[in-house]
Amino acid sequence: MTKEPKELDPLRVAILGLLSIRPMSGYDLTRSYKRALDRIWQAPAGQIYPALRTMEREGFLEVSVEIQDTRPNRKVYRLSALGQRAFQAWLERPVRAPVVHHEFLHKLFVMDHLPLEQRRAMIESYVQNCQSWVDHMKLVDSKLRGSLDGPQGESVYFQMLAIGHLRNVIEAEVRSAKVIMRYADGPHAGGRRRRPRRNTADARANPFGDLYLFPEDPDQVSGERAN
Amino acid sequence: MTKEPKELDPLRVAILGLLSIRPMSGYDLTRSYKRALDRIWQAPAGQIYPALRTMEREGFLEVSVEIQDTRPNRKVYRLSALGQRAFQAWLERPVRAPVVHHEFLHKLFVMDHLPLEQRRAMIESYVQNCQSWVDHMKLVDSKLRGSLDGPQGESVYFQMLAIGHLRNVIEAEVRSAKVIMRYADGPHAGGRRRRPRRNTADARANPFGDLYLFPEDPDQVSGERAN
DNA sequence: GAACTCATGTAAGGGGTTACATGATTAA
DNA sequence: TTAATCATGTAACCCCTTACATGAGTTC
Repeated sequence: MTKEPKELDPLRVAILGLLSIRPMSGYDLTRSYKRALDRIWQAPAGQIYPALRTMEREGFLEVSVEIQDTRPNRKVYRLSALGQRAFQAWLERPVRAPVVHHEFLHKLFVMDHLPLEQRRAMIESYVQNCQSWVDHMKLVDSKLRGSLDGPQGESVYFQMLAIGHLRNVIEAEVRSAKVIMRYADGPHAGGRRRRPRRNTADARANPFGDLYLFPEDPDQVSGERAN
Repeated sequence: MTKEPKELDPLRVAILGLLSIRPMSGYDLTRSYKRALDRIWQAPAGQIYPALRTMEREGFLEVSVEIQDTRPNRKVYRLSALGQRAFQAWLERPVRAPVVHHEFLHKLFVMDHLPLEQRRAMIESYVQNCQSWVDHMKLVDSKLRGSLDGPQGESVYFQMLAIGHLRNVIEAEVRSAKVIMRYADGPHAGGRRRRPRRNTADARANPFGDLYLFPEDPDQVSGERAN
């Protein structure tokens, strides 16, 4: 019997996903990545070309060579039946939790080692960073929007959903970082803190009055049901 | 002259950061990771022990052996002066943009290959997943809160800020995913779509009426200033 | 002439993941 | 007696990043 295809790594799945939209060459793929997925997924050419050949050897892809005389020939890849099935199987598997390599979080975690002014600068620059990211996504969004009525409209629609989700999340980063800014001066309850004043008893019990942007349940922070 | 210390990789920085709170053994470090940073940063023992020895060889750390008779001896590591400086230098460098390996986003991107019912199930399970993550963070939060008045209160305060930020972001994931759910049936403007009805002209121009949760600027989606 | 695009690749090195190995003690 | 905790490690493998190589055409 044929060997069970081992679980696909992220790069392979990404390639299957992009080829499921339309057949493409390795070069097309690198450009796809750059355009839409830049900043969340970078797959340099040095990784894509070997992956394509391997996946063809394994039967996930089929190739045909497009001969061009004025330019180098193109090797155009498309999904095989096996590739289709593998992709579908991946789609139907439960979603894995996002893995975040989040330097900002890490710096927040140990921010007591920075003087106050540098804390502020750090947070501020992060906010700017995220905001420029959001701007970039707005651009991608408006470009995609133009193709909504085109032949691949269905696919574009869901690409826009994904971009929209990412944008929502990054915008939440910005809002949260701005709230964090108000707490950056540390736990010493100095005189001219910028914390919103509530009743004093409440402030003692919960020093992070409005850190959580959208509390669903007023008991969430003080309650310790488990354990 | 001594060789310029090459840029620290994330694992090393994480180790420096945790040791800056207090001296610890490799075993302590793995437990620290599990407790607070589980799900955002997993550093298995097989990576930590070699890293510790390397970093000691390179002069970032100092070791002392704690001899125990009833249990195996502990090698307790602490920051050297060089380690202190390297850590400080990292803190002062500008924050890198977060790198997200986000399977949900990826599946959204190509979700047109799934039948509607499975799209719904996928999104729903992701929401649940994130919500249980938030619950976990509430637990961590309440545990940390107990140490706020302890000897490491200053450090704990900023750890809580970091956890709080992460929680805000994950909660945004949940809210955004719920909005996405309403668009999961695709671009075909069927009769019983659950989109909120606005005036029809607007709906044609912007099919994602309330996708963006917190618009700051009403022109953001239709305007295409650049290019 | 210099720089950029199209188009495909190779090679080196580093980091992360997983599994395995050891060995004593303590709790179910 | 079985499993779990404490405590440290090794080794294999895979993936990813970066840099380099080629070479024709096209644009400034």
